[in-house]
Amino acid sequence: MSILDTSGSGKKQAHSPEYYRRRRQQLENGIIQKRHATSTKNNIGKIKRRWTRHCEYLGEDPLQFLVAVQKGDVMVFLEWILDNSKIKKFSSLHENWRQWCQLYRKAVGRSLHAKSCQDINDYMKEHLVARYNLDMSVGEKPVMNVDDLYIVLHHHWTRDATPYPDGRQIIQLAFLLLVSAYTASRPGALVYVDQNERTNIQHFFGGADENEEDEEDWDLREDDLKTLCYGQISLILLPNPGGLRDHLVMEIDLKHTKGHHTKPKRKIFLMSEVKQPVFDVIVLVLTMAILDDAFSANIHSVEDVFMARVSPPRRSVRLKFKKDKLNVPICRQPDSYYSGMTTHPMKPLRYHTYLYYLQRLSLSVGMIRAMKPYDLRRGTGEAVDKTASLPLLQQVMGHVYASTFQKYMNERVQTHVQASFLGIPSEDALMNILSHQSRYIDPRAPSKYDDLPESKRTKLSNHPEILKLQQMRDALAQEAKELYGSMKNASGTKIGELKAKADAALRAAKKNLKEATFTGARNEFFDTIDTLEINKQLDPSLLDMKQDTYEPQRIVHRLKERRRLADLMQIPCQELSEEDDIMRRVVLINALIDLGRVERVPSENLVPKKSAQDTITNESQEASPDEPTGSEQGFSPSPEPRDRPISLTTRHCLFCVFEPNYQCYFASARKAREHFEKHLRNFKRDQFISCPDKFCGLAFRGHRAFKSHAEKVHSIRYFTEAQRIKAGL
DNA sequence: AGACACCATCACATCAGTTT
DNA sequence: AAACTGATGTGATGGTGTCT
Repeated sequence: MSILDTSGSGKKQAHSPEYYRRRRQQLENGIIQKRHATSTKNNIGKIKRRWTRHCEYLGEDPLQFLVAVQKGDVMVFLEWILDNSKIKKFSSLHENWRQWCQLYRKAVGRSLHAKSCQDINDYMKEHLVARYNLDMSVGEKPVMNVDDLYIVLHHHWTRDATPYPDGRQIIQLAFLLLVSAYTASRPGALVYVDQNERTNIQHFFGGADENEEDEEDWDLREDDLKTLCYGQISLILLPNPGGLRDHLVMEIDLKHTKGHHTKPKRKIFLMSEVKQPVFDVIVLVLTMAILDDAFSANIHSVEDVFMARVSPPRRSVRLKFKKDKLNVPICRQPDSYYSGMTTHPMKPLRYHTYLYYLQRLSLSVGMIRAMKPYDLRRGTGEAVDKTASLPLLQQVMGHVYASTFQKYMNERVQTHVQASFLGIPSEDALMNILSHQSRYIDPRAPSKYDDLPESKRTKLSNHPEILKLQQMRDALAQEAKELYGSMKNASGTKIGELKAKADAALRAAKKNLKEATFTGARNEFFDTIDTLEINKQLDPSLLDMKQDTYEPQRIVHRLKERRRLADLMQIPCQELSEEDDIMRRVVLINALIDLGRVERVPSENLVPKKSAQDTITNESQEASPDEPTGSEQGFSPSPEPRDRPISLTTRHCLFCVFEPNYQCYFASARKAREHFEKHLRNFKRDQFISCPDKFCGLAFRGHRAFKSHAEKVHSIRYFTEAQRIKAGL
């Protein structure tokens, strides 16, 4: 920075004495408004809506009523909330009250009188709790420790059969799990929490409005996505003289922590390579960076990375990312941006999607409750608590008061009190097992509805309520057909709407019932399994029989990339020689890169369902499981030069055929057409569309011309005679 | 065989509301 | 200041019956 800069960039300007006098006046009368975070604004907006509804009900003007509010009014409001909501916990009521206070302060400009607050608090605690039977308990606080995380990750890589939109999502999920464990961060620091970032509440009551105008500049800045982006991580090489390659470490700079714009506080975490492949984040980061082509140096493969060395006089070398990648989120959202669901090049992964994957995964692991991102945070906190000093723990957790951490503690007392009293060594190992999630894990528990036995599932389809709703819907559909010819014509009419409503009701009822049977079965499993096991062992008639030990069902992934990784991730982490270690890493990362390039992960669940005779054909299946039977029909998008334009069946997509790794073959020509037209939607009416077949090398103006080319040259006949005539082909 | 309308289901997305 | 939950909605996909 030069000296000149200091004068140039500052926005200081001279004001007249008049200005300061006016300003003083303003400040005297106004109130200092807190700059709330977006999520707080949203919260205040919600309470405002409630207040308005309440006032409407009473026939009062919301703002005037708020300004002139008496403590009795607030009490009545709180009661009204309880009458008109599903609140069960005291904490929720309390939160409503706190948020109402924020609203009051914002609109009226001062806080409610302390005495009134006290009274209202008492009223809630003494009265409302009893009357509405509010739950005062605090929920349990599950904690994930290393062993738990290991089980989850191991399952994720080797045994998980849940579908993902593309390969990258699999990598991202593992990355997120590891980073949350290694940084104890809240999920909001890593993924995009929609509601925390976007606010659609324009104004609050009263004079606070004019204060809001300066917000645009920090709310709408596109380049500052509140997610973990490449700019926040740095990969650094540190010299390792005498070794075959240098040390590779990573720093993660977490910016988006709770309250980060009221008191910004950066936290930088160091991560290094580890021996167990499952626990290595750096491997995953390298993979994603290579996939995104993010290095500004000419690094395009793992081998390139491992070849780079620190040479004197440098003491470290940073593997910098390209400028335009710095604001690209590392974990991104699947989206139908191009065709089918694939990871979007820019959109950050949404919290909800992350949570969804996490729940699916943890249920299929066999955990008793689906894990939540906070479980990992608590687990890391606990681990840090054991090894580091209190100030450090506070820094890691981002707590202002050390006491906050107590709220995170598991209800199980984390020390062997009995041992201390008796003066004997504490049974740490036992304690450890007891207080963590893995103790409950049972992979045999049903992980989704389809795992339930047939008998349970058939009950659903002839459940009286479902039948009733079904009849209602069918009757309406019938009526609509008679009146309007078809359902399509009936849409928008009263009957049509009624039918849609009946449809929705049926769907909801079905879903609820499914959910209930599933959780019921799952709970029952975990309730009875202990006793069942013991009884089985004690049963004399079974004693001589060979104890049927649990054989995990072998999972053979259909996707060869997934199969390969399943093997690689399981390689035991013995002491490898340095060369072997490098080799292993290179192989692993390359396998990960291949997985990340897969654009469509086939559903693993379809395989066993196909037929009962699968057992016979199993061997042949295993030999080539990645060739869905008969789907390729001898067609392959060969890279060799052709002597004529490509000719496709009616079930291929002309665009996708040229995409590497994309093997789509549609169930019917109509589906192919729908898909094909989705590509076309990316082009404007008469934009030039160039033919994906390089052989043609032609571009066509407009959809029509392109379609006609596709039909004539590539023999694609997605369109029916009628459609063709209509389109003039 | 294939064109078509209709329907069910999957795999999420969205948003208001509840809890920590 | 967030994290999490639950109800409801939706587009893509695949199946079925009917007509031609």
